[in-house]
Order: sequence, then structure tokens, then C-alpha cells
Amino acid sequence: MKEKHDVVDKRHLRSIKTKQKLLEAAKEVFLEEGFQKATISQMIKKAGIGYGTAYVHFEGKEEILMVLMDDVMEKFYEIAEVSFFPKTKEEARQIILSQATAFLKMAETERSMMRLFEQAIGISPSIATKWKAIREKFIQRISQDIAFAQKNGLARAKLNHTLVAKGWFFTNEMYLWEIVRNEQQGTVEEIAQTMTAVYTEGLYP
Amino acid sequence: MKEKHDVVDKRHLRSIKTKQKLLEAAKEVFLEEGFQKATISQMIKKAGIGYGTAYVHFEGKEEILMVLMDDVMEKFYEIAEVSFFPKTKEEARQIILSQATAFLKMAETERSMMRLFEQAIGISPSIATKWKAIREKFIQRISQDIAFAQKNGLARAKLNHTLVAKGWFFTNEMYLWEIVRNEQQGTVEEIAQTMTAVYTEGLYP
DNA sequence: CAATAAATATGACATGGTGTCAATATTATA
DNA sequence: TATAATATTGACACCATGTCATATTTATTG
Repeated sequence: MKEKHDVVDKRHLRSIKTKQKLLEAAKEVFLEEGFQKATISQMIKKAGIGYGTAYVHFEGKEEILMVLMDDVMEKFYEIAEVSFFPKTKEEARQIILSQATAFLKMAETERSMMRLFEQAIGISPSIATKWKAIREKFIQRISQDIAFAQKNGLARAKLNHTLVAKGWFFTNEMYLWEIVRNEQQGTVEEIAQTMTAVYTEGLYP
Repeated sequence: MKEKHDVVDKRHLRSIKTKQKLLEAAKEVFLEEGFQKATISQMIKKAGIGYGTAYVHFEGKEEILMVLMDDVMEKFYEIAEVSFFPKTKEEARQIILSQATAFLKMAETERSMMRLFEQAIGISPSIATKWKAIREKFIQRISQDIAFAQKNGLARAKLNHTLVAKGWFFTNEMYLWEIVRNEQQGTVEEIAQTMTAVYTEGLYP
């Protein structure tokens, strides 16, 4: 006798496959058309399923994109997790630089998805919330790092660490979008280096 | 005999008044409903004009908001124009601080309009372009100021002034939106002071 | 192995917004 | 007054959305 929890119902399997077909088709349509212009009709046509079926699996375009964004999100969270225990200003600079570089590199490797994301953030509150969570995560993390450096006498103690963290992340984020849009001048490395230089000199005496 | 260029045609006047009525109604609807939910039907109803009339005067929602944004835009441009000829690091800090404060104050005084603007930027490319122009203006201006300070030996010369300018503006801009959304912690003054402290310490040796 | 139940898929339909355009009304000019 | 130019209008065609009664497929029961 087969174990219930290991085997998937034949019909549940059908459901999963339909959902998968839709997700794949949706991704193509999103990338071809952008978030606004993409329609459910295009997706279901490409997936070879019925119109109403899309609404069985998702509440609408937004939710479909939310799911598609999940693995990109995961990568951002990984970057945010990097540990930070510098003993010198120079060590701090290096850690910060490499984290900033990794962050900005995401814009290049995930450009097409991030482009979609940017459009969607402006349109869909639920997707905006998703991005906001990432922002919070980074800010909280950076804030913590600054507090650590301040306790160790490395960073200027009079500065409000939360405000500094926000400011630093904001610069990173805006550059991220700029790179996503392909509007930046210079390489990611150059940008990261310049940003980091001003920031570390500003924060560490 | 009346001068042609001084007198407005009676019918042209009618046109202008209709347009004006529409703009006023549109502003109300936009503020009540937000950019997305606002519809032409609501606006023409409130303005007491016919549906097609809206499309005679504007190409659509976007263009209406563009016009409504113009005076806010003007104020931003004024802030960008402040002259910058510091002779000491401290003098620079003060000028930068007051400009940053003025910039962030805009978020408070024009909150409702800026909120609309933020939504619209995500949705309408033409409005995004309008904002981008402001951003360019500021960045160009800041960039110039940094170059000036570098020439006078006030600012670290090795830094790419355009990249630094962007980074600095980006922090300002993101805080602006945060304040617009009413999500900020602390007062505008606090934020401006902290941002400016890190920035000037980072840029000026 | 029916018969019945449960889960899944479907597309026609109602709704609501957009932008257009032929017709109408108003104002200017001959 | 007749005619031309300008401005306004709302009905209409179009398109996307989300819902729902119906159909189809799979599971279970006696």
C-alpha cells in the first residue's frame, strides 16, 4: 500500500501541472510584454489552458508575478545574511564593499526579472510590500552592523545607526534600479567602490 | 478696435474654462481615489462636462496629472538652484544641510501631491520621465558643486564626482518618498542632519 | 463495476474603463 | 443671414477583468 503523504493524487498532480504550465507561460508573457501590458488571456493561451483556470490558481496577475519573484527574493535574502565582524576600519570597508558589489551585481544577473519587479512595485501594493520586506531586512541588518561597530569604537558613536543604515541602503537601492534600467555610467565595481568610500569615510573616523 | 493678442476669443475662453474646470475636478478625484483608481468618468462628472471633452483637452489621465504636477516641479527646481561656494568644510556642511532639509520638507508640504506622483511614476512612463528630469537636474547640480569643492582642495579629489553626486541624491530621494509615505522615523531635521554628517565627513577630509 | 462524490477546468457573461468619431452646439466671419 | 471654424458631446466599439454555472476528470463507496 502506498503512503498517502508520499504520493500525489493523480488529480492533484494534474492541478500542479496546470499551475506550472501557467507559471511558465506567464513568465514568458511578462518578459515579452512587461507587467502592465501582460494579460491573462495571453498567458492561458500560451499555457494551453482555459481562461477561468488562471483564476482557480491565482487571484490575478499580481499573485502570479509574486510567485515568479520568489527565487530572486531568496538571493537577496542570502546577500543580506553576510556576517559582519570587522576589527579595523579597512576590514569593515572590505566587507561593506563586497556586500554592496554583490547587491548591485544582482541588478545585472537578474535584470529582466528586476525590470518587471520595478514596474510591478509601482502598480501593485502587494508586490510593493514584498520588496519592502527585503528593504527592511537589509536596513535592519546594516543597522545592527553599525551598532556593532559603534560599540567597538570603530564607528562614530553619535550617529543614529538606523538613520545611517537607511541612508546607506537607499543609495544602494537606487543604484540597483539604475543598473536594472541600464542607465548607469561606469561599472558596478566603480560604483560600489565610490559609494563605499564615501560611506566608510563618513561613518568611520 | 481691440488688440487680437490681448483679447481671448470668446470661444477660446470657453475652451480654457472647460479645461480649467476639468483640471480642478481631476485634482479632487486624484486626491480622493489615487492615480490608478481615478477615472475620466469621475472627473468629467465632477466638472460637469461631457465625456469626450476630456479627450479634446488631454490625451488621458497621465497628461492631466502632468499638468497638475507642474507647480510642485517648479518648487523642486528652485531648491536645486541654490548657489554653492563654500570656503570651508563647515560652510559646505551648512549649505548642504539646508538644501537637504529644504528638499525633504517638500515631502511634508506637498505630501498629497507627491503621493500621487509616486504612484504615477510607477505606472506612467511619461510621468516617470518628468521626475527623471528633476533627478538629473539635482545630480548635475550636485556634481558641479563637488567638482568645485574638489578644485579648491576642499573635497577628496580622487572620487568620481558624478557617482558621488548620484549616491548623495539617491539617499535624499529615498528619504523623500519615505516621508511622503509617512513611514519615516524621527523628524526631517534629524534625518537631514544624519545624512549630511555622513556625507560631508565622507566627502571632505 | 456502477453510482456517487469530490476536485479541477472551462468559457460565456456581466462589468467597467478607454479612446474615437460622427453629430451637435456655439462662436466668428463674410 | 449664411457659412466657416471651433468646441462639445455621448453613443459606440474595444478590451481586460473576475465570476460562476456547467462540464470534465479523478476518487470513493457499496
